[in-house]
Amino acid sequence: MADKTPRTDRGRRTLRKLLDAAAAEFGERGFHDASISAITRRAGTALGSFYTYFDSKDAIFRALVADMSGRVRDHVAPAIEGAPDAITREGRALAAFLAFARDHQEIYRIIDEAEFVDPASFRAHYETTARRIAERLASGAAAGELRADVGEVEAWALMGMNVFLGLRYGVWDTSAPVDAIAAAANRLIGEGLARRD
Amino acid sequence: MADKTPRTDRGRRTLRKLLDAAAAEFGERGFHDASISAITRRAGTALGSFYTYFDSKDAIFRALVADMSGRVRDHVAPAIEGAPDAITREGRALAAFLAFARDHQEIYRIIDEAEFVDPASFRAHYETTARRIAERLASGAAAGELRADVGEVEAWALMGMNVFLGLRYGVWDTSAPVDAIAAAANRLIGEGLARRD
Amino acid sequence: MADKTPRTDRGRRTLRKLLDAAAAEFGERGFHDASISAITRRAGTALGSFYTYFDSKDAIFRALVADMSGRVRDHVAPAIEGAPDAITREGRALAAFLAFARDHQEIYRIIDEAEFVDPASFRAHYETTARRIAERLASGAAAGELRADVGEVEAWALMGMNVFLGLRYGVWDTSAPVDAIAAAANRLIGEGLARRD
Amino acid sequence: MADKTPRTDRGRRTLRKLLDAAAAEFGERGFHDASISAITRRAGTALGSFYTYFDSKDAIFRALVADMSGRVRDHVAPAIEGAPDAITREGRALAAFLAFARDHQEIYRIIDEAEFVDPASFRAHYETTARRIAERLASGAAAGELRADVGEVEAWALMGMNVFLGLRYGVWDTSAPVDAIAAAANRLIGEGLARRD
DNA sequence: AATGAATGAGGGTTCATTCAT
DNA sequence: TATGAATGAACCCTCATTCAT
Repeated sequence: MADKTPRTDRGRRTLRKLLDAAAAEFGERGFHDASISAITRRAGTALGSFYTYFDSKDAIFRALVADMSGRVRDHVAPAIEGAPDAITREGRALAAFLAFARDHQEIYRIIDEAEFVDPASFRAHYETTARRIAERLASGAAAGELRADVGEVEAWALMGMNVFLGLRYGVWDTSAPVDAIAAAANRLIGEGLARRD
Repeated sequence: MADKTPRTDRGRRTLRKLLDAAAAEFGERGFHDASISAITRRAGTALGSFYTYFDSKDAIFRALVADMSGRVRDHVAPAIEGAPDAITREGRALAAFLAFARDHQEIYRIIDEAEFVDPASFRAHYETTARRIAERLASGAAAGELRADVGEVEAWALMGMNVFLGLRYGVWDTSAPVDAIAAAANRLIGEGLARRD
Repeated sequence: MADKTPRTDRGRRTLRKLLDAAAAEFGERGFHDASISAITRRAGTALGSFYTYFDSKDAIFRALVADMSGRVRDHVAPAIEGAPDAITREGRALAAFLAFARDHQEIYRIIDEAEFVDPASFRAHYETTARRIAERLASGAAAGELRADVGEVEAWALMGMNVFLGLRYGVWDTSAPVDAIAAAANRLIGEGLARRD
Repeated sequence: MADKTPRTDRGRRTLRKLLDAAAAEFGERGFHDASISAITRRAGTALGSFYTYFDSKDAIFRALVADMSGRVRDHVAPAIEGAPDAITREGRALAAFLAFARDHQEIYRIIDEAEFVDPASFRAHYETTARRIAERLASGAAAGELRADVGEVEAWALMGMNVFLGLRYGVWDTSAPVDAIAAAANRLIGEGLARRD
């Protein structure tokens, strides 16, 4: 319908304030317990102003999921540039993700809740992430560093590892050093768990 | 608080009907869109009967998470009995879990939503599951089949793999054969992704 | 409809337990916050048994108002027998009522709430009480102890005094000695408040 | 807690409509049988608008008790200004109160029901009123018109008289002329009931 | 008579969204 | 654009009463 893109600077500022307030509110309370009026209260704007920038509660949540998804990517990407090999690259990806989760604990509540609020965003986030991992693995295989048969299954497996290690050591308990976690995961990815004589 | 345990057979039957109806309703609609009246409609009881057995919508959800958690365990346990070695055992656990997820797709919506509805249940479910995996790994290490340093990190990593493979291949797309997935995961767990000679 | 009078001794005991439990429950919680199930729980009977003895929640409340009304009367009546004169008689009536209120604080919550639950009982209670007072005053006038023109207005005025002094000094604050209150009231009734030379 | 004070004129008008509607509804039906939706229907506002101005059904009731209490005071105060002496002053207070009760019969249902809905308001109303009467009596004593020992007991006694005469002759039966009632009460207050040769 | 499960109407409250200024 | 009042659908929960055993 209406074009919600702000035309003025003041508008852009208001939009930004709303997004930040929403991230905090959804992160603290979850989607259903969060209220538009609490978001505008945090943002310091009038309730009605919300609808100048978003069509609905769902719409701002969707925008937030995309935003968060992009921020993880933007945080991980530089961390894995120039990794010496494919295995090390995945270890660095995990370490970067863990660090991000520690700084933005709301990411879990927001992305996980998308499963219920906006399943399409949820699925898109994980399918995109998995594709990115699969591409890295493929290029590792092409470089002869990984087995030639690595594919989608391995990508999803790695993603699952990352997500759960992020929850366990990035959100629930942040006392363990990130590097120790990453090193253990790295060895699992690289050589597996079986004992080698 | 109040003792909601049925004293008669009729009561026990009603309680069971309510739990089954709730599993279906929460699975299809999610916690917030599910309504007590829809649950009792499915169960074929009066609205008020719900409160004879549960104190609140939250209470039945909590009961359901515990129930689901127990059912996964009960389904996986026999499948891994008598596995020839620790690596195979984990492959079979994954295969059994995938099969369970295909038959009970509501498990994801219910357990995942616990993160928001009842965080304590959510955390309890995953911590219990991780502990179980860690114990299996430890016994594999004791048997000399696994590296001696496997521990909590590896358990959470395996759990994450299982959960995401279950989502991808057990719920979202069930066309791939379970065994192929399990085999790939098995190789990852056993020997890692690095190319060997 | 059904005859609710108990035929057996066991029945009579149950009925008594229900009435006592109801007095306590209505007194503590008020009519609307009291629940039948709480009454039966106090009485130690099953919920369903309530309806063996009373047709409804209103019915037991009505029974209780009548009971209370009768108990006040039965407590006051002997106290005023043989009073030397009409003024003293009213003073003793007040003192007896105050003492009763101190021992049965629930009387206010029960009789006052009848104004809302069962206006007919409420009105009946006060009209009966006023008539009783009016008769005492009339006999005092006939005996030449009181002015000849005392009538209904004076009876209602005395009743109002008693009720409010009972609330103030019988329920809300029981530290003042009953006799002092009664003496002050007595003097007001007897000779008024105006200063006499 | 939350600031429910209207910021606009439109808001102030809505608030007033709600209060008036609530007075009528509570007066006719009593607190428990009154419903918020009936109040908003009377007020001609949407159901939700109620919660723009009041936090709960209890809150508007509490507001109403304070309002009523203030209106009685504001109606009686001018009527007793310039009374020639303390006894006459009390007679006029009663007459003014009787007249007010005839015009605002809902006052009894509202204030009496506060005993159950909001005991603090109930007690506050009567303690305030009694204090006001006690002060008038004290000033009458200081002026040498009343006995020097009049105090709290007499104030509560007079208040009880007024309340019950107001109920009997202001609400239940309005056929008797106000002045006749007041005159009789006046004589009781002034000189008591004992016969004077 | 006693028991306790079953029934369902009813109402308070929330809050996303719309509207008037 | 901004403001904040207005709207009303939706739903959880209570509990008096009935019923089957």
